[in-house]
Amino acid sequence: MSKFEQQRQEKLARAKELGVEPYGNRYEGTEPAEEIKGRFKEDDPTQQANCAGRIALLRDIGKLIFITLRDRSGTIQVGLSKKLLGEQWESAKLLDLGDIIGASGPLARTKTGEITIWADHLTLLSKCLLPPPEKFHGLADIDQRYRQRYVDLWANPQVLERFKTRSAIITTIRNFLESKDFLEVETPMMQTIAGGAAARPFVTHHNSLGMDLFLRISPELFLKRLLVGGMERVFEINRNFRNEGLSRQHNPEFTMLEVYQAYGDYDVMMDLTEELVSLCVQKHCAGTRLQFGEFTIDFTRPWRRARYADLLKEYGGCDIDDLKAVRTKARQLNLDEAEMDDAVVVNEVFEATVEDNLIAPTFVIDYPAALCPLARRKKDDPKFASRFELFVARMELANAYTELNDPAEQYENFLNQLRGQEESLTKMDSDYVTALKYGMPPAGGLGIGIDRLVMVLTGAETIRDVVLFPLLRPAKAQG
RNA sequence: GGGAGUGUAGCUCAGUUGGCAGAGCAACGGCCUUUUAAGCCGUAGGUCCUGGGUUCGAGUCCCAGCACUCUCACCA
Repeated sequence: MSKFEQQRQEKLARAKELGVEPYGNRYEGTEPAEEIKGRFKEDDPTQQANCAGRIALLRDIGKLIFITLRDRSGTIQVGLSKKLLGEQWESAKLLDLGDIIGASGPLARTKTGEITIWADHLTLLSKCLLPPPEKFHGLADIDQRYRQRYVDLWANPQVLERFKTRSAIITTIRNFLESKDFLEVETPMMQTIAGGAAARPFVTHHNSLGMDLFLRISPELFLKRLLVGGMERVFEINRNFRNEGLSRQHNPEFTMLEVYQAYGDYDVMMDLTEELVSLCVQKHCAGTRLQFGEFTIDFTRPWRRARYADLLKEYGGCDIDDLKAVRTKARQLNLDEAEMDDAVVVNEVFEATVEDNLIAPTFVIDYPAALCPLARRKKDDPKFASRFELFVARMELANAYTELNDPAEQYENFLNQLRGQEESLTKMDSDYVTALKYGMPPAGGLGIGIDRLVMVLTGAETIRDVVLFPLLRPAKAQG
């Protein structure tokens, strides 16, 4: 036990001797700190208030103690005096930074104008036994911030603020979709075939069934089964898991919104996406121009819609049909193009030349069909699929298409996909093909990466700042 | 996995050319009834990430390892 902890244990023992119960029970009748300040009336000397929270700052000036109490809403000052507290004064002198207390009493301004609860009753609700972070700089060590998010959240108020916004954004999304008659559902996260995306899955094992299972990389194929079943408008907001490297934009588990609308197509989903994200910007951001790192992103509608092939020409300088030119460009970019399929080379060049230029919200539309095994080809130009991705600040924020509902074509696409697979992690999802044979209504489908959306809307440049407990290596064994 | 950077008191950070280990905050003791990162006086607090090496002498230089950050790769 550290010296610091010992000192606080001793204080706790002294408080117990004074009859203080250091770990309190239910504490009722409180109001959020900011609401108390909001309802304060200047000319009413009879006001009372009761607030619970953590001691963020403490100024002991002898026979008076001023405390900055922090709760979920913000802060309020609590004033302690020997005169008002009486018998409790002695135990009040034992309070430390970080303790959780409840304080009630008259509400009044101090000489310097701070609205203050002058406590005539004080309750210790939980003793803080470990040293709190530095009160001005907060907790800065990045590793410790993520490992001990419970400290980060109260030591750095803007962290709590950001996660409150994340929660509010998700509520906005739910309300928006429910208002449009979409039904929220939950589909399996443990799957026998990890389909719906091109990514390596995590493998786990079911003991009594004696079989391996995959954590899902996407809910897509299950949600579309629901379209077959007659759930014409569904959505799911939940975790996907992909076994890949970590980066500023990638956490192995991440939250995805997927939406399916029967009788729609990708144009419908494009409008839906623009409407939904704009609503989030309007409700949760200061304006339509947001700062994100070095970029200022303008969300003013309508957003740019540009064809994949046109962007390739604009930024990559080559014609999508001129494969020689594309491969030449690939070599210029130091891409190892010799072993790649045509479609893959095209996409590598696209990623290397185009994506860094997509700062303002941009719908990239009509992807090469070979890259889209679950999307419907365009009738007038079958080399391309009715698919779009939304890019903001160089990040892929959304992915959507007109769903392929032809079982024969879907079966062919699955076969082609399997052909390229060396690791046989992906299997033919023949049940999904069976489902399509029963008939799936034509539909538009959409996926939005919630973490990335929250990043953009709250100005967080790393996904770890919008995930409460991002994946880390386990800490070394230690208290 | 490759490259670059960081690691010093509970926290935030200095530390010169290789020459006694430092500050602010927090803590402990004292003074203070209107403070706002309260103030003033005093005290205590260190495996300088770990292990080797060079040197009379290493927080500082060299080698190896560990952790974290950034970046590239894997990955839509």
